[in-house]
Amino acid sequence: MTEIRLTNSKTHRKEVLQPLDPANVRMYLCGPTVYDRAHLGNARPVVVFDVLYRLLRHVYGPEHVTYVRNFTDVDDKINAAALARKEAGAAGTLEALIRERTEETIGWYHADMDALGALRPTHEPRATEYIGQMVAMIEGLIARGHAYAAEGHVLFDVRSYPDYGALSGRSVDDMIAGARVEVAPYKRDPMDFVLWKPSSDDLPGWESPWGRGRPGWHIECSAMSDALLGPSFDIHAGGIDLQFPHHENEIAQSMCVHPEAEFAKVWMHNEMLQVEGKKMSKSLGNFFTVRDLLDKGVPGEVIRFVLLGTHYSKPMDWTAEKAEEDEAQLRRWLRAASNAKRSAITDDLIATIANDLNTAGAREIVNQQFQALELENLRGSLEFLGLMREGILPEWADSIREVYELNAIVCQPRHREYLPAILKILERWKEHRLRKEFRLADELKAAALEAGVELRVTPQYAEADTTSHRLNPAKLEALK
RNA sequence: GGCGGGUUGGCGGAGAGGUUACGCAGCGGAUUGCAAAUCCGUGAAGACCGGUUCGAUUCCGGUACCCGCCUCCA
Repeated sequence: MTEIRLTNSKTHRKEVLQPLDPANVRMYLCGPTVYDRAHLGNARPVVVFDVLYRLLRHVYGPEHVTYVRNFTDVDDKINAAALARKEAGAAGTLEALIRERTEETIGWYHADMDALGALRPTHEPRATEYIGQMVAMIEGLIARGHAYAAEGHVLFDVRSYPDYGALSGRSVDDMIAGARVEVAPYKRDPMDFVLWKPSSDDLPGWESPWGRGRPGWHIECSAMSDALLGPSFDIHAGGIDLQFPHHENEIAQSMCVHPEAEFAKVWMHNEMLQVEGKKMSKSLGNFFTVRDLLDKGVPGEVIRFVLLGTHYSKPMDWTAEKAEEDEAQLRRWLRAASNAKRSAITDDLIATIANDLNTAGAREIVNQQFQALELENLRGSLEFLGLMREGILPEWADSIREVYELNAIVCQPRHREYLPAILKILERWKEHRLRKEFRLADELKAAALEAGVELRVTPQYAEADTTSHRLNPAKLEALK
């Protein structure tokens, strides 16, 4: 059996994965808070850990892996978004608007992540469907002396859990010295965090032993992983920014409710994504969603390919140049692979991925398969990596070739309607060349390239090719 | 201030204690009116300072710089 080695953030070491139960390998990924479209940074853990999911399914069998990724659909930002819509005159109760908003966002999320080739997890629980379990967990924490109620809130008592801070390498005292903690009169310790908080009448709330209220941020992941994976499971993953406080607090909650369990054996964290060398932020103006990229014409497979180009443990930089380069390379691979009748998965590909998800290294293996024209292996690799589905060439990578006497046009199938326009330009270019008006010919060629059409000659034909460039219909029209 | 990550050739980006990463770009050649594509060939690296070692870009320590987290942002 393939040995999978993963870097465990808990121990800072690469460890051999030894599942608690090989017949049911269990992983949990912190999912989105559903108040808005997923941005590109949200996509990195989804794609990276989708590769892990695929690897586990390959090694242990698809029916022996359980993958849980939650939707956090109770949150102040969701409330704020719904409230803003209500104030803007939207009809319906606030509760209905919230439901509408979260439903809509989950739909977007699925569409966007599907486009990136991410498999749907086994379970996608919504926090609002696990309020009962959260309340029960909080009651358990109070009963065991790890939490206390105060002024309608319930707080976790960090001093009651000696290992608090172990995952992120902090001590409670150090963090208080940093002094960037919310001080509230009802807290016993400034680091104590909220498990339950009261809701006013105009906010979503649930009845509880502490009055009408709603859960704190971290408890939902503890409750849902417990309900769906049990008190001990194999892998818990997420972005490095969640390591503290979110994951630290999850550990505290879960370990204190189930002292006999070990919660997650392996913790995995992906490093952050940057855009053109800078942190992605709305204020810098380099903030964009997955949908923005897709709408701009960057294929989902290409986004995925770029994300897999850097090891998950390193900061990764998204640049437009990288996306273009990778699109050209992936197109060549896909076209070659689409000629394969079958797919085969090679051991060296699996071994490379099994080595702490070395997806960048896997790209080299795929490139070797491409160079050696091992088409079945190439197709198998691309399918395994989620870059191709059943050997089918995606439309963006496809091309048709139309021949008109001595002219040939190569373009994507969806650009068929522009064939007459392209042919006109091609003929004009040929005319210039026959008359040896090379300056005019070169000018036209440059302008055509601007419009996304490349002109060239082959031994048989004068050719126009639009497949390596983004066709710009407006500029094309202007050239006619 | 505390904690964590990074630093490889023009750019992107891996593995391995000693043998070519690879891709893109570049350069030379074939080809072309010029190009493009393709094919053949080719130069180029390991932030800095120490240590371990027969030998380190790879292990250890330190320095510098960059980035992130400590503010319910993956």
